[in-house]
Amino acid sequence: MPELPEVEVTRLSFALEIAGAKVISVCMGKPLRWPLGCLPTALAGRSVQAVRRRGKYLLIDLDQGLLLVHLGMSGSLGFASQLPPAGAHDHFEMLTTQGTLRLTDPRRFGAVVYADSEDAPQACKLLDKLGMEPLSDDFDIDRFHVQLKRRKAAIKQVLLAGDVVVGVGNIYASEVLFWAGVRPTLSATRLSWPRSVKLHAAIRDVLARAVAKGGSTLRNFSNANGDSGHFQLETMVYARQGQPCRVCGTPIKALRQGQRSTFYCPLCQKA
DNA sequence: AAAAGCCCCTGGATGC
DNA sequence: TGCATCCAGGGGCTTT
Repeated sequence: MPELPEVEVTRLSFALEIAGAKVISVCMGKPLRWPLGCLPTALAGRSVQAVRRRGKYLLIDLDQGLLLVHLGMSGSLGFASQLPPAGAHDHFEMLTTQGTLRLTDPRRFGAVVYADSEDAPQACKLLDKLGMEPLSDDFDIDRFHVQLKRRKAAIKQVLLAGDVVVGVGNIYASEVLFWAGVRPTLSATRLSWPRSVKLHAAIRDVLARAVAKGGSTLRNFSNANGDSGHFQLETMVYARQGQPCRVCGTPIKALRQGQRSTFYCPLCQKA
């Protein structure tokens, strides 16, 4: 579930509440994607300073070191002074003086990794090759266009790869390409300057609107307060194959690219 | 260097 | 009801 908007919505839903909290204890459930990288007891006594986001990673800054949290495909966080008893899918829990932070992740593609600093190898390994942040000033149109020109793969795959621009996952890739009027199979290198400009704008616009709507809840995404998102109600193409395009009425088509499903309107996205 | 496949894991939906 | 198959928001690793 979690693409950039869901991760950002999650961040916003507990960042202020956890700031200043002191860690009491940490416990881990079943193994996640990677080991924590330190003894859970080593974190006790540290204080949480801020929660930031880089791509689909949440960075929880401690007074010493930081935790990198990734929600994978099925993860969600909860933060409250009183959480329900831990279930079979709760694999990380951090008790603090201001509440308990819990990662629930049935598929366990998610991760919680400790690093001494953002420059430490554990962090670099995850963050170094990430592309531009689409909602920040860092997202430069010229650079975006130049980087697309260097890629021959289909534009949708390039967006998903995350090394040009981060945060666009499978739902938003289809949505963004719809708004830009670009066919998902088009080789990235063939995007003209005006179309790159349009795509750049569509990425910012769609992601920002999705954040404003609390993200998309397809199965069970919720923010750290348990609220669902609503952006799934206004998708133009995602999971709408066979249904009429909301703009021109043409039936939406589906195809597979790199074992992921893609949706587009054959008329609105002519090439 | 870039692209394509495979794989991690669990659960829900669908089909026989 | 039971079982097999396919699919799902991600992304790292290995192979071409």
